[in-house]
Amino acid sequence: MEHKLEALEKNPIQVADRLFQTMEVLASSGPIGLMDLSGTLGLNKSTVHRILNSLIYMGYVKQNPETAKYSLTFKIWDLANQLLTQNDIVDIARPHLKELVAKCGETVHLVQVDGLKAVYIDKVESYTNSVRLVSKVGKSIPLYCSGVGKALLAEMSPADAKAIWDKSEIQKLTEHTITDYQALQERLSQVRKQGYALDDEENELGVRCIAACIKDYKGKPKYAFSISAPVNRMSDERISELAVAVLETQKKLEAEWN
Amino acid sequence: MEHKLEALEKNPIQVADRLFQTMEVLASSGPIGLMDLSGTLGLNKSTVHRILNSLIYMGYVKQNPETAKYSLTFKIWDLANQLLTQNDIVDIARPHLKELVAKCGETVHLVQVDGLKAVYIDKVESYTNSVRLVSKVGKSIPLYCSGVGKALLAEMSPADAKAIWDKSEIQKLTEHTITDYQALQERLSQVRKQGYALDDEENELGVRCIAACIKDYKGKPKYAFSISAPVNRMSDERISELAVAVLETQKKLEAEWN
DNA sequence: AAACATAGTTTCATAATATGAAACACAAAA
DNA sequence: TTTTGTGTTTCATATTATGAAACTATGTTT
Repeated sequence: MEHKLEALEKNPIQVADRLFQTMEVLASSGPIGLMDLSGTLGLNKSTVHRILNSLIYMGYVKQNPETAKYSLTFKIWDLANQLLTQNDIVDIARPHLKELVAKCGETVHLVQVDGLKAVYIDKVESYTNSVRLVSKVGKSIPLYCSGVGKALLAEMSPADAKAIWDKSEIQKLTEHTITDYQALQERLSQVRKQGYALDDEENELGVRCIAACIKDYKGKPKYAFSISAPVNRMSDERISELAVAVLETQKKLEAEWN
Repeated sequence: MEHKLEALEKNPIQVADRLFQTMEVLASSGPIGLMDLSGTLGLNKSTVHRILNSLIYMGYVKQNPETAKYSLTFKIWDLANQLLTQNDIVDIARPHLKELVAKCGETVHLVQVDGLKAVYIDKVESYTNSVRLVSKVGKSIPLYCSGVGKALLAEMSPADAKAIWDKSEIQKLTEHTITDYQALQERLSQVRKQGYALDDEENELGVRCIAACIKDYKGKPKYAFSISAPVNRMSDERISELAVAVLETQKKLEAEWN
């Protein structure tokens, strides 16, 4: 069994591209007319019309009977949600993450490894504080420059971690972002020693995180969670305090999940 | 400009059906092999292989290099999330809903009308109580048998409300579900008098809700929000208390949104 | 080791499908 | 009225997707 290595140079199904491009445009534009769509897609209006009817037929698009404009329905959410419910970690982790939020009053995230990134699969927000962190279930964050990412990288085999680093587009997102592999490795060994990882405004200025990963029964890092808060609430002392709670939660999660 | 009224009897693009069916199977099955997929879809394996490669090309599917199994990536979430960020109500409502949760300690939902249903577009959970309500952003609930639904129906034109009732598949979900149009109308006029709607275990046994709708500047009901809780925490007295907070929140939201 | 079985992958002649120019229908604007 | 700008429908044609069959790699049985 040999599995393809090189990427395809063109989509083997032309309409597929057109279908999804149409959905993507609809997602970002909101209700839009046929001509506009045809223009932005660079396709003949008949073609777009047919594509839209196909999407309507399947329930992913609707047309406003008054304005004749087209827009997406909420059906993609079914797909998206199913993707999450597949994995039972969300349900298992929930109560523990809530407990963590209740204890520390800060927002907690749960992520899953997905290639070079960590995808947010759950989020428990504290409603007692008013600072809004821009994060959403389904969004992703690079592994090399996030707390959860480093928690995960630290527990991977050195080869895997190196491979991810090499494939990642290393960008200096803030002045604190690590852009040197040597430096990262030092941090990772520190993470292994401490059991938790930190994000010191490496991804976004003004935000510090403390994170820990969740390994499966084989010892492979699969998920991670973090507490994020603005720097003014994240002094080094506070981090030492939170670290205790984080390690406790990690222990419980790994025990219950496996 | 005449807009199509009758539904198409078949998909004008055959592959479209196949593409999305493939995604739906992948969503519910999790990682799956080519032969299994080919079997469940009833398609030739070459065809499925091509479809999968197309989806991989676009980034919606990935193949595990070790097991050769196919599964969805998290890319559909980009589409799904964009659908929400289009509408600024979520961001506007957030702080007010959080305040409401902080005040009453129960889970609060925000919904949007979508045809015959109300779709959850946001949710603020209370982490102090441990009862889990099964609801998720992106899921939907029929208008005729939910608190938010009745809050919305009450503010629609009688014709619109009737049309939705007629098109809905009325089912007795619990012993309290309203299945008679006359009865619904009486409830709706009560809702209009009080300014808020109730769901008295009409959708799910053991759960009561109090809800109010948010109208746009034209007076059209667009969104609604609700407080849900198990019956034992939702006595009639408690509801009277919560009603005050709900009406207050409604007022603020309508003022800020328009 | 050899033969077999079972996965995924690739090829290619052919049938089936998507394409888009053009005609059409309707509404609003000139 | 005429014109302009929508969305809709049609249809000959080129293009595209199709799936049977051949192929390859891996694991299993003889």
